[in-house]
This record gives sequence, C-alpha cells and structure tokens, in this order.
Amino acid sequence: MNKEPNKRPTESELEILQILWQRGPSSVREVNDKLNERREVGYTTTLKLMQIMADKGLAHRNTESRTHIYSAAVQEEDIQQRLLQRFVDRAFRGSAAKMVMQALGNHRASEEELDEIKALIEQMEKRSKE
Amino acid sequence: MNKEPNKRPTESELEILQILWQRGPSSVREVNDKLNERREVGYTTTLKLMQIMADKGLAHRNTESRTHIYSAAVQEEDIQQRLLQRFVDRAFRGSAAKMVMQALGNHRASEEELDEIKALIEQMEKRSKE
DNA sequence: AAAAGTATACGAAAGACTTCGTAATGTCAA
DNA sequence: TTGACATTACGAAGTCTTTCGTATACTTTT
Repeated sequence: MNKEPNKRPTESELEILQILWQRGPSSVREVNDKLNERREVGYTTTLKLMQIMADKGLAHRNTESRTHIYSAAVQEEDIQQRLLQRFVDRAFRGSAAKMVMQALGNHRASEEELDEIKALIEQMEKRSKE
Repeated sequence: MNKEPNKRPTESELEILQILWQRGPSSVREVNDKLNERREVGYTTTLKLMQIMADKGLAHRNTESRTHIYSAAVQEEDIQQRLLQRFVDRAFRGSAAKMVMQALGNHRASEEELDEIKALIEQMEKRSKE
C-alpha cells in the first residue's frame, strides 16, 4: 500500500480507471473483459496493472471474497483536471483558450453542447465584471 | 531518415518542438540552453533527442555548416490536433465538450479570449443551421 | 603546430511502463 | 476426493524513452 496518489495515472491505468468509473466496483475479470472489447489483453496483464494501481492508491481493493473487487480511489474530475493542466502546459504552452478553440474547431459538438459552453462563458464574463 | 511522422512526439520531443516552433531553426546548443532554463539536461541528451527527431521526421536538419541547424518538420497545429484527439478520447471518453467545460472552468482565460471563443461558437452554430 | 574548446556519432545504461509465464491457492462439480 | 477451472502472487522479460559517457573530428586560440 502506498501514499496519496499524487502521481498521474499511466495510459493503461487511465484506461482501467475509465472502466472503474463507468462500471463501479469490479473484479479483474470484469475489467479485463471490458478491455478486451477494444483490444486484446491477457488476464494477468490486467491483474498486474490493477494490483499496481491499488498499491499506488489509484484503486481500492476489497479482498473479503476470493475474487477481489476493485474500485476507483480517485475522482474522475480530479484526475481530468490534473491531466488537463499538464496537457495544456505541454501541448499548448499553457494557453487553455487556444486549446479550447482547437477542440471546438475540429471536434463535432452538438448544438446543445455548444449552447451549454456558451452559457458557461457568459456566466464567467458576468462574474468577472462584478 | 524515416517516413512521414505518423507518430506523435514523446514528451521530451514535444518540449523540443515547442522550442523550435518558438525560436525557429536552432542549433542543439541553443535548444539545450533554452531547455536548461527550466530544468537541467545534458548537452548530449538534447543532441541525441534531436537526432532521433530528425530520424523520425519530426525535425529537419541542415548539415551544411559544422553546427547542424534543426527546424520543426511538423506544424504546431497538426501536432496539437493529433494530441488533442487522443487526449479527449483517453481522458474524457471522447467528449470534447466536457473537456472544454473543465478547461474553461478551471483555467483563467482573459475576457478577450472568452469573447473569441464565444464568437467561434456562434459562428459554428450559424453554419450548422444553414 | 599544439592545446583548448566545441560539435557530432555511437552505443549502452537507466528508468518507466507493459506484458505475460509460472506457481500457488482456492472453488466447484462429478 | 479428485480433477477441472478460476484467481491471485511473483518475478522477469520486452519495449519505449531518456540520459549520458566516450570517441572522433573540426575550429579557434596561443
């Protein structure tokens, strides 16, 4: 067991976290099956990764039953925030605005999503004027 | 020499690309000095990375003078797009909108930037209605 | 021309991450 | 209980990336 998960997850760990966030507490078998819907991974590979994640503090592990049940020990939004920060710094030299523009420009977002974003911006502008 | 740079740069390579994008064509010495403003890196480390980048096709290399001059062989926006795509997929399960909201919510963006983004959104909405 | 300084080339070590083989152990059905 | 099957534990190999030591060659200075 380890300390608080200050470190960001690796790519594989993030992939597993996504599954845990979506499914909730899951066994290695369940996670591995889910992973294998996208790509081929050996069972022990997934097991090892999840053990490492438990050790790092990225996942909790319930060992009461023989089949250990893992659950995410970190919040999705927290991790996203951490990853986002780093990504903006590295890929966009710290300019979140530039990144947002690229994202909006090239990804298709639904009209509802666009409206939502616009509302958020207006809200932020209003606040900053007060 | 290698083929087209289909692959995304590693973190270190991206760090060097940022410098090449900013400075334009540069010698290893210049890039290394710039790098060392942020963290300690050995000269030959930087050299090796830049050689690898030239080999991968991420950088061009002019060997006419004894001091080789390197320049970015890939466009900043192209790389950003590629990295962004992957990042949104991995960290936000493909939801660019969700990522944008997180980015706007937690990074400080100037009013001008917000306006710019808002304008972009309105433009996109207008287009999609036509 | 010798010495000192600067550059590139090469290879390999070090480190981080991923992958999996094998062993040990537990579970269940016949 | 025995055999088939599932699960965890452990360790190590493989891969990718980073880092740097050393050799070699060129340039400048003295």
